[in-house]
Amino acid sequence: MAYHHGNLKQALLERAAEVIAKSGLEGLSLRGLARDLEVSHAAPRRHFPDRDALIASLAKEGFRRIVAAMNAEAEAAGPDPVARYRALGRAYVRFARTDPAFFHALNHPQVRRISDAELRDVEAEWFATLREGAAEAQRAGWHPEARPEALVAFSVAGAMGAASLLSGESWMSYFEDGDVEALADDVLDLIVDRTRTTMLAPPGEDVPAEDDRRAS
Amino acid sequence: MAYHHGNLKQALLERAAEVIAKSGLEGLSLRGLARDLEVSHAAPRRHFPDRDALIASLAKEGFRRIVAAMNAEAEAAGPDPVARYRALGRAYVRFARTDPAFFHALNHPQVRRISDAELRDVEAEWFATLREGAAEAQRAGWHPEARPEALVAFSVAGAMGAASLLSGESWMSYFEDGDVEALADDVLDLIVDRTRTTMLAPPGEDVPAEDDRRAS
DNA sequence: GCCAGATGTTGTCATTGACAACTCCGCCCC
DNA sequence: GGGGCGGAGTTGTCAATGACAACATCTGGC
Repeated sequence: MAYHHGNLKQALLERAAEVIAKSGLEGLSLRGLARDLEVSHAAPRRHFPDRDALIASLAKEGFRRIVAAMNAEAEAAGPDPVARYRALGRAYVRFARTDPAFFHALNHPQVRRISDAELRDVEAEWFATLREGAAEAQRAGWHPEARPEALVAFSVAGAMGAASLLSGESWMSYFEDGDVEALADDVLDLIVDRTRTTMLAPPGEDVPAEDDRRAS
Repeated sequence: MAYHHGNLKQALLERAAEVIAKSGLEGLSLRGLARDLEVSHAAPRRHFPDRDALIASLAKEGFRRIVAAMNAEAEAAGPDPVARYRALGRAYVRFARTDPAFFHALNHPQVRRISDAELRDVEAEWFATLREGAAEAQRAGWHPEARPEALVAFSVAGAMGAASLLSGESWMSYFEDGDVEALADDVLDLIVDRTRTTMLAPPGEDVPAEDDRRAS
């Protein structure tokens, strides 16, 4: 038990997440992790061939959690496609605000450059989730005039932009308003813009009850 | 002239921009630059105390160019505040698409972390430009119902998101559409959304001619 | 012409990622 | 139950890098 750590791989990933939260991706070094976990400097290599592999592993985990959170929030939002679509964005922004450093690490240029098939798969899954949400919202009457591709691009851009802007301190200092939560909600409202649906939802966030769907 | 390079500082900045365009910010090393310019490895230090200082210098230049481009495009857009506002976004996205690597470097976490007073000043100037544009557009009737702060956040998020998404290959591969230019325009249309102005502009992108300004 | 400061150079150090060779440990299989 | 095999960790090393110090060289102003 002195020689074998026992669960080094998991420990590395966990410690890496801590380091990123404190010092960002640039502060992450394999040797630093090894020191923190009191193993030799080359021990991490047994589990990750190089630094990028560790980062990719972390990023995959992150994207999976994001997609899961988005789907869960959409599920909780009920049947209205526009409400579900908005929930996707809300979950994304919430994730970014919960762990800003980790979120920024996921969108770090160095991560975007890693050529890891699995990583790109989960990324694609994230994109597809948003794309689906936008498509269904449109089918439900949201922005009927827009080109679907443009609507997807708008959605992704809005989500990424809002999440980047509203997470972390660097941009938030430009806003006097201390209530980031409310700001995030208002930004999402501007993105989703319920007035742009042909069939207007009832005022407020209310959505027809399940039983009424067939009747409409 | 063998000993003194003559214009090393400028040469470093120019070469650095090239390296970034080819290999990204992570590929930028002081020693690499020194090699490229055939000076000794410590020569750059005479002009930039450390790597961050060089990057900050480059970033300041970049932000200044962005702000200039945005202002120029707004000026060219004529008197209509909403058209001017849209022009700000268009210029920003165009800049990002013209030199993706450089643009991404400007928003690189490592740059956002540099504590350089001047750098933060130009950043603030960029933000203020967009804020002003949004405020004037709102005064002209765009999204009259929205909280100004929320509208600013929406604008910044939209601009950053659209620029990030539409520049570089990494995200564009998700779109079948080959015409990025058109996609960018459509996204900007969704952001600006002229139907959300109380006083609707004439159909199309037309704007009253300069001479008509006093008459209106 | 000379000297002071700006500009470059050489030398060095600590840190890091990557790799190789070696060691230790547990577990499977006979 | 013991041999060996493979996974897990270790030490050692190398090249690249940023940062720094001490030294060399040029250049412009007096």
